[in-house]
Parts: sequence; structure tokens; C-alpha cells
Amino acid sequence: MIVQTKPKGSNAERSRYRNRQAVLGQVREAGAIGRAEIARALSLTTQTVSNIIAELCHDGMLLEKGRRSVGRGLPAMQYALNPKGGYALGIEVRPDAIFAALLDMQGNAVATERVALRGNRPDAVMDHVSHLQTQMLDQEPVARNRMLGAGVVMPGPFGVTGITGMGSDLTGWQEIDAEALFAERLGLPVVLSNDANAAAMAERINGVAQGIASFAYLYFGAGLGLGLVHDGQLVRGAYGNAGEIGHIPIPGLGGKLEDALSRLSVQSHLRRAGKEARDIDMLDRLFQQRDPDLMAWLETATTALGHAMAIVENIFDPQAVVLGGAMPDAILDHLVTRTPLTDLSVSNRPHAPHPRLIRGASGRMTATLGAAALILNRALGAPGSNVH
Amino acid sequence: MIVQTKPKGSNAERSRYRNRQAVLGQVREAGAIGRAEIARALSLTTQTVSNIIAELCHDGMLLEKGRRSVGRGLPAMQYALNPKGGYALGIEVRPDAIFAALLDMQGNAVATERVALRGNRPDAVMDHVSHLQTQMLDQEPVARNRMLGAGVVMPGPFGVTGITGMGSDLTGWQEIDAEALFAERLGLPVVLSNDANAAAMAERINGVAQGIASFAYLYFGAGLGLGLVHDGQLVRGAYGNAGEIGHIPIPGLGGKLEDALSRLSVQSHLRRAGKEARDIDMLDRLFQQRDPDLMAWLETATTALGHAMAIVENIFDPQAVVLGGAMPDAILDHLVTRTPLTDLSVSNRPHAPHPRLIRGASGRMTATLGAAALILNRALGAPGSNVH
DNA sequence: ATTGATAATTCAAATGATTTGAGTTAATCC
DNA sequence: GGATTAACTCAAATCATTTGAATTATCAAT
Repeated sequence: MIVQTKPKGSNAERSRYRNRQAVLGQVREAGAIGRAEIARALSLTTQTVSNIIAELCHDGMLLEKGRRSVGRGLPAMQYALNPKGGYALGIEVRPDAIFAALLDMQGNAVATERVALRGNRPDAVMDHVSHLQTQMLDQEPVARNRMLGAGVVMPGPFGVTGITGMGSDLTGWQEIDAEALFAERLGLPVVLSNDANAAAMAERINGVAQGIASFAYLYFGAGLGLGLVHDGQLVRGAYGNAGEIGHIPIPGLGGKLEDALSRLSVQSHLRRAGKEARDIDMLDRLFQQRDPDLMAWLETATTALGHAMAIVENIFDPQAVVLGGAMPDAILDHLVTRTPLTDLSVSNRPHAPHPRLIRGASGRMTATLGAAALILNRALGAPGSNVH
Repeated sequence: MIVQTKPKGSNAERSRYRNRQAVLGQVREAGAIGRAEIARALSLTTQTVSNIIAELCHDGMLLEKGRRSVGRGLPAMQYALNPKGGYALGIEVRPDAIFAALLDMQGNAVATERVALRGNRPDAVMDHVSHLQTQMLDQEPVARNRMLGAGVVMPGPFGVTGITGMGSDLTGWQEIDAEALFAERLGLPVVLSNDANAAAMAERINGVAQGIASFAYLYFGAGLGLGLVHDGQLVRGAYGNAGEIGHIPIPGLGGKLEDALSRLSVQSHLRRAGKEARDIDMLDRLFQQRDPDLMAWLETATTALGHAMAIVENIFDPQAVVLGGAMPDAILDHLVTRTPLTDLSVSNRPHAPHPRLIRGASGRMTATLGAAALILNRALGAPGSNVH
């Protein structure tokens, strides 16, 4: 139940696996790159990289992109990821619906689907998931034999492999090994995660956090979540429930952070004013009209966000904080521009390469795409990733 | 300036190095253990472990401890760490003094020293450090050829290798590559860190956090620091300044967390009441007398600590939080027992194996010992540790 | 007391991946 | 046009782990 990487010894086979991943990661980072340059970056010999690249080309993971002459000497043959070389499945299970997405190697969504759920007991969910998988693979048949794995996002709290005790929104999932269940049904390696962590990975693979190794993602779900990426890897906490920033109490107000800063928070605030904001579009419309009740909420929200920023920056010292999730872009932008950032923070540095607060992807699919991104991040050998 | 593990490829040599570390780590964890058991834990063959152990014995890192029969079959030869097989130096530079400690492989302090500082410019400090090194090695001559490295603790804020800009308490250290400076002068590999991180490692190597892979350490220094250990490794943040929990503002009060919870905080509180508490002993005496002013401070301190706990638990989901540093044991105990822990936390689990808040080591040497522990933690192959 | 099962350990050979070193190719520089 | 530079390839060497057979020591059952 405790998340803990147990240290494993290394051997030739695991070395090769690790080096393959690292090569793929370098290629992705560079876009197109030659063998010698990869070798230098990884402290390997060109010969080794040559061998690995030959293998990766043979497996269809890499494509030759012609020679590029940059100075003296033989121009290096450039290699780039083959987008169709590998695919990752993203599944997001919500209390009332399942979202799914199929991402290619480069992080592009080649298919997305959703089904409404009536019951959310395991067997019902599994049937839908199976069906979604077939549906998406029919849209991209090449992917069938090139699946790297599936990321699954579910409402927590959970342990490493499944939802455990406490008030989850899903019924019948308590004490079930969800990871194994999905893995068996999908026939794929599965990574389980919460929405904020997944969303963070989405930004890392194909969003504003590309190339940023350490950042935090403040995620608007039902409440307020936090995804922590440190040195290219998610910080999940001992029991997999790190990032519940929304639960942090605000001393003066007698409430939690997410009471002022979440989708439920706006909705109930507006409801008290006799207004209904069922979905993101309706919120967007109210914002375009500069609805006074919404603006009042935004006022307290920026204060809360400023506080959240102070907590995250001082505890985690990230390169940047990304704000995203189930909110209209315009509101996220408003929050990003209007939130007061305290000077008293380790993140308040003169020549920072990134703004302290960046707007990330919004919308309903973020976490779903992120679920798949979890798999890609692993396949592309993130900095601190270990051999299994 | 950004802390980032750059991914490196693997080869036979690096595999061996990693496996050596992993074997040492297993031996330390178990106390005494046989080869076959290590092999199982690390997914290596007994033959491999045999080879490595032969090497480690030859190098004096391990000792044979006789056979232990536990059931059928040939009783396994037990191996244990040779305490005198390796040593780590810990250096703590404060504005007005330098503390030093020499730890053996098992984490026992075999020598400690301190010198008062008049000036704290780099060259003056370096001379003292050099001298301390010689002094301590004279006390434990065996250590001379068995030094694993040195951990150095300094007041931040700093980047990876040195103190950068902003208000450090040390003069003349800005923009200096302190790590390289120490490494050159000591002739040892150096790890630089802040006090809270080092203290956390001390608890992991030789304190209450032994065997706990993910925990947080709330450290009373001048202010309030936080050391984060995730999966056996320190979470340092993008710029090495993670854990500045004391800087987090408390909304209602218009102050920071460390205004209510730090050594400076008690001292100024008492001073306002006309009392002086220069050091830990005087604080201890006041506490034994149940001094009303101190008790009043403790009242607000427990509230602040409760808030800090809520933040740390919800963001990091650690197995436990350790409280320690420059406070008398009695006060730490008081805080640990009296602090209200919110039910609304991911850490509020029914059958947790550890209490949520544990008292750690206190006193003036904690961070110094921790500095050395940073080196030991690396040498003993912590779970997530990578090959250089 | 003898015999068989179990488990740790060693030995020697095989395997797998990387490195090494010599040679080839194709650019730029002078 | 020749020298220099750099990427790349080929074949052999190296290093550490794995494999499989043999050895040793203990427990358990006959």
C-alpha cells in the first residue's frame, strides 16, 4: 500500500532498456538529432548509440530525417521520433462518465471518446473501457500492435494500486486492485493516477511545461488539486495521495482552500446569487458579461490563489507553477494576471527564465490526455526514471 | 543553476557501481544478511552478489558475521557493515561558528568539533575547515583513506553549487561555487545543502526515520525549515530551495508561519515579556518552570504547527512528519503531544504504521550530523538514487 | 543412523551490452 | 587540392551478469 520504489540491481538487459529510453528521450527533446550528439549527452559511445538507434529504427520508433551539415566533418544523420511508432491510451473514470484518448508518440491525440456512465461499479466500467479501447483502435489501426501502455485517472483517494477506504465517489471500488484490473482487461501495462498528476504530465509532454523538469500544476477539478513534478518525475507521496492542496485550511476563514478556489466553489457562490453555471461555457459567458457575482468570486479566488502560490513556491521551489483544468481559458488568464504574487518567496528571483504562474491547458479532456502522457513520460526516459 | 539530474546512459561499470551501492544498502537495512537474500531483494543472481560481496569484503566495507541457520539447507553466511569501512565528514557553516562531525559507516559520530568564527568570508572559513578536517582525522586515523565525501550545510538561499544573491547571512559568498571550493580544499566529493534537509537525512540514517522512505522533517533553525524526503531522496526543488515553509504567510495574522513557530519567535516573544532565552538550556529551564509567557507562546505555536502539519500532510502525503532542531526535547515533546492534527487530511488513516508527528533529534549538532548523513545516504544506495 | 529434501554457495562457461581502436566517408578550412 | 574535422562503421576486446552443474551443510523423515 505504500508507494516505494524498491531498488533493483542492474544488468546488461536492464542497461539496454534504460539506454533505449534515454535515447528516445533525447530525440524527443531535440526534435531531430544525430547519433554523436546523443552519445555525448548520455555519456555513451557513438557505437552504442548507433546500435540502439538501428534497433529503434527497425522497431519503427525512429525515422531518418536526412543529414544536416552544421560545420566541419561528416554531417550527422538526423533522427526524429516516428509519431506512429508508439501509442498510449488515456482513460479517465468519473462518477458519471468515462473519457478516453489515444495519444501518439509525439503526444498528439489521434482519437478521443466518451461514454456516459449509469452505474460505476467495476464490472460495468470495465465493459465500457474495453469497448472504448476497441473503438479507438479501429480509428487508428496502426496503433494496435504499438501500444506502450495505458494511464488511468480516477477520483481518489487511493493507494498505489487501487482506491482505498474513505469517501471515494466511486462505489464498489474500495480495496480493489484497480491497476491490475485495468491491466488485465486492456492487456497493457497500466499506471494509475489522480487528475492533477495526470494533467501535470500532459503539460510536460505536450504543453507549456515542455522541457521544464520541476514544476507544479494547480488543477481545477471538482476541488483543487496539485500535481508535483520533480526532476521529470511525479512526486506521489508515500501513499500516492500527495497534492491535496485544496484540503489545506485557511486559518482566518475557517474553511479550506478549495472553498474559495474550485469549480464547486464558483458554482455554489453563483447559486447563492440565484445563478446557475452548469458547465465551463456558461461560466465563460458570465465572465464575458463581467457578471458582478462572478467578479466578486474572482476577487476572493485571486486571494486564495495567491495563498496557494505562496505555499507551493516556498515548499517546492518549482521553476514555474501551471494553472489549468476545468475553467474557461478567459478565467484562467484572469487569475494568472490578477493574482498577487508575494515578494517573499524563494521563487521571486530577478532573472527567472519562466513566469512564476503560467496558464496551462483547460477543458474537460486535460486529465484524460494527461493519463496517456504518464505512459509517454515513462517511455521517453524522464531524467530521474529508473529501470523497473 | 537549476538542479536537474541529467539522464546518463548505463554501462557495465556503472551497473557494477550501482549494484555495489544497492548491496551495501541492503546490508545496512538488514543489519546482518546473507548473499542469497540480498540477491532476491535486488533481483540479481547469487553469483553476482557473491562477486560484489567478495569485493566489498576485500575493500573492508563488509565483515563476515558467521553462519546463521534458519531452517533447512546450508546456513547462510551473514554479512554486516564494517563501521570503520567508510567515513563521512559533516560541516556546518554558521554566520558565527563552524561545526564539524565525522561519522562512520553506521552513522555513529566518532568525532565532533566546533570553532567560533570572527569573519565568515570564504578564505577564512576554508582555513578553519581545513584545520578541522585534520583535527578530526587525527582522532580517527583509520578514516584517512576511507573518506566517502563531505556534506556541507550553509545558510541559504542558494543554487545548486553556491549561495546566490539575496540576503544570505554570510558575506562574500554570493555567486561563489561553494561546492567546488569545499571539494577542492577537502579533497573530497561534496554535497551542499540547507540545515533542514541535512537534519532530515540524519533522522533517516541514524534516527527515528530509519526505514521510512518518504517523510518530512520540520526543523527549528533560526526560522522554520522543512526537509522533504521522497522515496529515500531529498526533494530539493528546481533551484535547491525547497522547504522554506517558514516563509508561508498565515492569512489571518498578517505574518509568516515562522513568526509563530521558530527559535527567533520564542526569543522575541519572551523578550517582549522582559525575559531572555539565549540558548536551548534557558528555554528548557523556563519550560520546566512552566513559565506563563513561554506557555502562552506554546499555545500559539501549537496552532501554527497544526497549520504547518496540514500543509505538509496534504501536499506531500508523507509516512510521518518529524519535528526537531534547536529546541529542548521537552518542548518538542510538548508540541508533538499537544498539537491538534486535523482529521481532514490524507494522512489521517486508520491503521497507520507510524504516528503522524514524531519527535526527532534536537540540539545544536543535528544539522552537522545530517550533513555527513547526506553522504552516507548516497553511498548506501537509497531507493531512488541514480548512477552519477 | 541413514536417506532425501532443501538451500546457500562456488566454479566454469556462456551471454549481452558496451567500449576500444582502426578505418571510411564527407564536409569545411586554408 | 590537401589538411583538418567530425560522424560513422566494423571487428575485436572487455566487463559484469547470467546460466547450469557441482558442492556443502542443515533439517526432516524413515
